[in-house]
Amino acid sequence: MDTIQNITLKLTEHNIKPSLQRIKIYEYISKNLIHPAVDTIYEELIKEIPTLSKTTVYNTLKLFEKQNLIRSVNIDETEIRYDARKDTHGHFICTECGKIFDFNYNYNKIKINGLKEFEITQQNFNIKGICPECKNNKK
Amino acid sequence: MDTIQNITLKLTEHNIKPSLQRIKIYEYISKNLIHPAVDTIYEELIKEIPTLSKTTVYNTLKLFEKQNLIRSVNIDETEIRYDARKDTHGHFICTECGKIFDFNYNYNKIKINGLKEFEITQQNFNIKGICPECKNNKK
DNA sequence: TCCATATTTGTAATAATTACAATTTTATAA
DNA sequence: TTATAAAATTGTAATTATTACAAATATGGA
Repeated sequence: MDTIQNITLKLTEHNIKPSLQRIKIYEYISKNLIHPAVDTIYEELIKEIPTLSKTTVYNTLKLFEKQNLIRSVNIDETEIRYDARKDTHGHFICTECGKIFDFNYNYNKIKINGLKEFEITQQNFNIKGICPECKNNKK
Repeated sequence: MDTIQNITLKLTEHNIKPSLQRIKIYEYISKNLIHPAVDTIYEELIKEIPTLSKTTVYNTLKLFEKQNLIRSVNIDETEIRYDARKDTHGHFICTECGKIFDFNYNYNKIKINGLKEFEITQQNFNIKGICPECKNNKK
């Protein structure tokens, strides 16, 4: 469970000082696995922290990503989305409703040609298309 | 070869009327497989077409993508890149030098869980890391 | 040639992100 | 406890990619 205590510990483990803002931002991302954009996070948290600045959200997310606590998902052309899931998985975005779905894939089975000697630090597997629900609505 | 005649034909096949601007923009992307951004394309072509407008470049690339002639690559956080290659391949971006490298992968061999009933129209497999050259320079 | 339509152009607007300086908070040592 | 330095947060202004839109230009058919 992601209790406040656990979040504090997790931040500390990643060399991030656990301020209220940081705890709340991480809590939101880890409890809402909807790959939120900066603005979504900001709009939700301003309700709890009325003095919150959007710059803080930007700074904090950058810090989290640098410290390898979260990852950014650039599946949306207009804004960066964030994800607290750290295991290897891809993202499907529905071009009708805009919803993002996670999918699992087996990275080891992919035969990648042309990447010998390349050091991999991050991977994004993004697929676009139409989700089952929107497909049904179209009929 | 991508002669002007071939480009004209290719545009026509994709239901795109071959204007000078369109031909030149497609020629640039297909001859320079560097995944150029809008600005790069514009800066190069303004030399040949002094009246060229950046809006035209934007409009044209959007049209090309809609007509399935090229694909967009959202590997760069700040700007959209474009690619004339249509076969399945992924992109590796070096976080040191910013260069983008193509790699091949076998999509059919990937075991994807959670995408039954999803209609796939586009896929982007992006990997970030350090290229061999930059790795050597760091030592 | 004339006219309708498509394309291109230029400018202004929009929106995500960053820069930066001021303010506030936190941690520490006297 | 108090003074002080460092870190974090905030708010505003600047930057930049992209889009909206209307005017100008080019194209093709009657």
